[in-house]
Amino acid sequence: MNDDEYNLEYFKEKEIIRKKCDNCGTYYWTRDRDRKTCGDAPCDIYSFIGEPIFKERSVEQIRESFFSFFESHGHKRLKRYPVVARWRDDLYLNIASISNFQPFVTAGKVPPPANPLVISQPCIRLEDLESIGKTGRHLTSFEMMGHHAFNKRGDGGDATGEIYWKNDTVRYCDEYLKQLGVDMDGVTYKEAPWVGGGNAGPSLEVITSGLELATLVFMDLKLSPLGQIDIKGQLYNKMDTYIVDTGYGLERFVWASKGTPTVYDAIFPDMIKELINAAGIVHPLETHHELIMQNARLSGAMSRREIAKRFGISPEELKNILGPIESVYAVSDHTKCLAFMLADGIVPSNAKEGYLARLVLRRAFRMLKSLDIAIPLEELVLKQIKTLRNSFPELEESVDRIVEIVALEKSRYDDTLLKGGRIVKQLAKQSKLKEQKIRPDKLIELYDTHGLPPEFVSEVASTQGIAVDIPENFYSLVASMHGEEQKTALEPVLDGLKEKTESIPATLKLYYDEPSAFEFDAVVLDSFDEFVILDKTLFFPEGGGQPADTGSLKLKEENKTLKVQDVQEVEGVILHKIENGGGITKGTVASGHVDAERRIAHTRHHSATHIVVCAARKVLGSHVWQAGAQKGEKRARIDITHFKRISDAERKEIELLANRMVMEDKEIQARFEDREEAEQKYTFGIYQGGVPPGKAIRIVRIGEDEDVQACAGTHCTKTGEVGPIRILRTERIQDGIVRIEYSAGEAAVLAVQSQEELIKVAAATLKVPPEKLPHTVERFFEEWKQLKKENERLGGELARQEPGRLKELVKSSSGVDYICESVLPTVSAKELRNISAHFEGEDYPTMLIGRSPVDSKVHVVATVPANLSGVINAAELVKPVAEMLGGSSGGTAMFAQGGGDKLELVEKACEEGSRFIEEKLQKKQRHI
RNA sequence: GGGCUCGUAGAUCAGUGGAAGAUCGUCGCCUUUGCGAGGCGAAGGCCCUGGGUUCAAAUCCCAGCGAGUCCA
Repeated sequence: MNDDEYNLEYFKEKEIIRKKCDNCGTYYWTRDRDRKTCGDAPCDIYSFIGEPIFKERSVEQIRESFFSFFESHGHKRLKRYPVVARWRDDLYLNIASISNFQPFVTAGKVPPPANPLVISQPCIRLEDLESIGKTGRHLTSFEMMGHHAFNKRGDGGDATGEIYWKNDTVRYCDEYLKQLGVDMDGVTYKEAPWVGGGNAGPSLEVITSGLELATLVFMDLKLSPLGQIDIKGQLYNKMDTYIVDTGYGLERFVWASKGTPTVYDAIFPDMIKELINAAGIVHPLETHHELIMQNARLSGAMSRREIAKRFGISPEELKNILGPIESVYAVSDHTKCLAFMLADGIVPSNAKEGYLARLVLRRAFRMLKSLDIAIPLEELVLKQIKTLRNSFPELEESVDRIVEIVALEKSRYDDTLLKGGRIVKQLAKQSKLKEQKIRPDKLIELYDTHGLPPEFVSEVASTQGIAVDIPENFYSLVASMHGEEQKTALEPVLDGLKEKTESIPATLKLYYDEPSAFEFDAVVLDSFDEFVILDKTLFFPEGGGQPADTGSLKLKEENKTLKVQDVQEVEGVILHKIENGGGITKGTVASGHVDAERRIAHTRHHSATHIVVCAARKVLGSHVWQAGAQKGEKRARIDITHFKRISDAERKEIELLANRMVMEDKEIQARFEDREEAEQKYTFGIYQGGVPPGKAIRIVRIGEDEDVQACAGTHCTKTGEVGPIRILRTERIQDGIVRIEYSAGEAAVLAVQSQEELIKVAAATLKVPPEKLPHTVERFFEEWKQLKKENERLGGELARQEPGRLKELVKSSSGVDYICESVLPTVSAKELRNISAHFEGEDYPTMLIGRSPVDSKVHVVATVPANLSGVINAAELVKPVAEMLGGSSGGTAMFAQGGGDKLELVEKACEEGSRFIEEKLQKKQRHI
């Protein structure tokens, strides 16, 4: 990146000069001519610990001072966005204030809600989860205060659309810091090119006393394969927009104003006090004051090992002193993070953002346990909400749900550990037998498939007297194991069509204005591959889970009818896919005919989807969020976030509420509204089905705004048109997400009828009226079990009698008795074995052959007593017999079985068996 | 979205292609003044469901249902 990017007028004006850090070699700007280092850790230590940079202020005071400073400089104050980035498909959590405006605002496709603006955005970052509590500065949830200006280049690439850019941004920063009372001679501006989320630009890190307080990013580049500017091996190009993206760390300002050893001490003093009391420990600040203060100053600059060395103690000792308080810090942090996550509607799960919530929950459970604190986690989360409620009153709305979710997660985690404990004990026993340790690969397996952290395995194993070596790099080993999985991102076919459709004007969408029309006339604008593009159309393209319309296009002049198979939309242009190719002359007049039945079914199911989601939210709670949907002609389904399975009672309630909404015949209004206004008026809840691009978005409202969603699908005009709604089934497709399948309209009637049919057929078979079905089926099942047992008992009886008959048929050869017979009349393999079992005590060999009663198979079982081992091998005896019968066999020298399917050869097989036995016996006699 | 693991007696689990088991719990008898405990014995299984392979499947393969877990 060009050095010139940082050569600001403002720096010149204030005599701020550029220097190179003696330690790390990066360039920075400073007022202090004698300065040697850039000011950032590890080049400088945290000198503000114990010596605050400015007058003590609370979180609320800093936030308000920031807001009012920028308001007085023409910025509009914005409310926070949710911490779940529902409007993004590339992020689960909101990681920065600029995330709120990506991708559409930053790309210039949607105007910003205000310009310039100021916001304090709660963010969540879990990348450094392991460091939380240890480094003293990492937080999972923090507020990023930012002022943003969205600048647009004029047509000539000039600055006509500029709000402000680098100079004013740095000036604001300087003035704000000065106003707080920061010594400006100690402030450095470090040059640090910024890259992230497909964008890049020069950036300045604002640092004082070793602490980075803010980052001023000048975002003016976007990732592009043919770009001119190379940053870290990636190519970038200038954007049409250039954006001031600043991030001021609210918690860091508070920390700097208090000079406490850690940021946690600065922002969670009450929580820390409560946890320390509950754990029955003392804050090491009281017992090891100097060590704690020094450690805090140095922790940004050196490793723990080095710090321990400096104090002349072992790393273990340092760990013992710091360990408990670090857990206290982490719990303080995690509870706040959870308060935001859960209040903003994340449902813990084993996938997606829900998994991230579970990760934090389980870490918190673990640490509470290690501290021996009995306070339920949900109470601590509620405590956080109480301290946050002045700034974020909305957090209080969902406390009931939060309590339920956290308690439920706790019991699930306990179950996992209980089960895990048993697995580890079992494993430890086995390892003990083999005199082995539990190997690292086994540890990884336990973590990966059973969620057992290595510390837990070690703890349990040690109770069994088994040592466990935990590799230092355990989690990176786990990560590297998963690293091998490769994602093959499939390029959507439609992307290739973008170039071809670019020059074509957007198709006029008739289906919104004329929802009940199915015939139209249009002109062919273009046709290539298998596609036809018209100037206007009634054909609805696939989108939002609603399948494309089908139908036909009639070309009047050529007297030809084309079948429309599929309809897709590419950036406003609608492509009709035609059976057997396109190649239609431009300008041809065509009359379209949409398959009305199919469309009406889709429309009903689409409106039904909104109704069902609305009903589900009423029954299950406000956290219910649509996680996917698919509509069809016969049925539709939605996946929603919920932390439990839907019970039968809940399913019935949802069905009832949905049908009530139908019967009340509410109006369904659909119209395009301004995006910003819609977001403000209806909240982000409108993005259940995804986030559409563009300034104007289509809003679908049911009744008195009972349900409001951004939706591009076709809808009925009144809920009554949807017809009956029938929930067919509910299914838990993964933890935290349940699927509801339902039919609407005629399809619902048909579904009910076919369900009725099932019952009728079943009832008819049993010759009982349908209402007796449950009772009768249960009776039949019981009887069937009894009969099965009876049958087995009788089989045993036979097995007791048949041997008596067989013993009459004993033959003798070379002075040894043997039996080789077929069993009467038919017998199952199991019964044959039972009969055979009666000869186990005898001192002569047997071979029994039986016809199976069910299939046309023959079974053979042979036994050989111990006194003849070495003479006759049962397995060898059965083998030729089974082969003769067209099958094969197996078994041990004393007991073998086999079979085949040549029923007619049973007698011959008996002879073959006898011959084999006699031969062996004769051979034995010769040896004697 | 992807990976891995698991579904066997009321509970917890063994059983990797040839005869469904263990432990706890339940019930009965014995021992004991009684309780606890012990001894002897018994009941209790659609081996998750449906296909397939095989002479033979709890076991192997495929699909489904249910549960757990890790990662993006």
